[in-house]
Amino acid sequence: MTKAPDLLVLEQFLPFRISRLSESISLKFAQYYKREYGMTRPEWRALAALGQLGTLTSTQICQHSNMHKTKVSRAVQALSERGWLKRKRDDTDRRIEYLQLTPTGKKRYSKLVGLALQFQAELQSSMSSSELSTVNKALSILEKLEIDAD
Amino acid sequence: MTKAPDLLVLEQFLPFRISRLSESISLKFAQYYKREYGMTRPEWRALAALGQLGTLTSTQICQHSNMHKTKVSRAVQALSERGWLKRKRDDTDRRIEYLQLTPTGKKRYSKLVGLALQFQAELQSSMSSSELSTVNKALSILEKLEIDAD
DNA sequence: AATATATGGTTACAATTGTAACTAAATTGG
DNA sequence: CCAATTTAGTTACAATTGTAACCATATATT
Repeated sequence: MTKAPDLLVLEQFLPFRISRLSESISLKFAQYYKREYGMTRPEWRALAALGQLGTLTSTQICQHSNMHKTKVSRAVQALSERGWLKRKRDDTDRRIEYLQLTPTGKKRYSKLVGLALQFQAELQSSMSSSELSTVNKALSILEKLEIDAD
Repeated sequence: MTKAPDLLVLEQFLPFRISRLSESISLKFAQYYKREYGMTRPEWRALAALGQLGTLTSTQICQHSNMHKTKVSRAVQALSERGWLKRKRDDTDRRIEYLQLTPTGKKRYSKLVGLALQFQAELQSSMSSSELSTVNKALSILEKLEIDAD
């Protein structure tokens, strides 16, 4: 009569550990752009993707950031209303819309990049360089798992 | 005239990487308990904390799981309505309520622990043992950072 | 002891989110 | 060429969430 293990030590359970970490880190960083610009997280993520990658469609932002398409749709709308991005229809396939930051959007982006790098520097200042390298290695390993929501 | 870096590579930005990972892992695992019991994430987390640690107050669940107190309050209420936990007031300090799983709650917990361990095993099966050790080391490093929402 | 402050927990309300249904355009298959 | 299916993106609606206000009780200050 074998007894199944009936206890889960949360402190050792990967999904728990990651989501607890993610929530505290994201919440902390959100204070930066929220205080500065009253932006939401999806808005910041869309801005960051466009700032880094140039021209993207909403679908591409979804894939890149792992965000639900309605979230992206709303974020893009908000950024567009602020005048931070402009939309441009594809001439051949008129379902597709290319998104691109405006000069104003680029300015905001640069400002926020400053905050982001500052935040990251603060995080890293509490780690030795070998710790940092372990962290980066681990993230790469986990990213390779390619977890899909089916 | 120094030029500030005005680009952020998201793929190298810690908060982005962690939250993208966390969201896909949590979403994937959520399918397990959602399909099985129609539970929400806060409910699963509260159940898991009580199953592992025995008797806890709502505040302790908040601290342990890094969840907002209204989330916990609602999750506890839902679990209580299902008859999975019972509440007991402290005799000395009547603000405090001790929460504990009922026999039914414990049964559900055991079932879910099985699913959790299976899920974790699936995740780990794609990693070598040295990769796994790197991941665990990294999580410990990040957990030591003690990020608080101020 | 009386008032002020703090703590555990709940709740009302507004904002954010996800699901599903939708529009519009493009592609496929007969 | 036309109906059926797929894809990009939006939107209505319901569920989930966070903020702030709130009870009730306990502790601290005078």
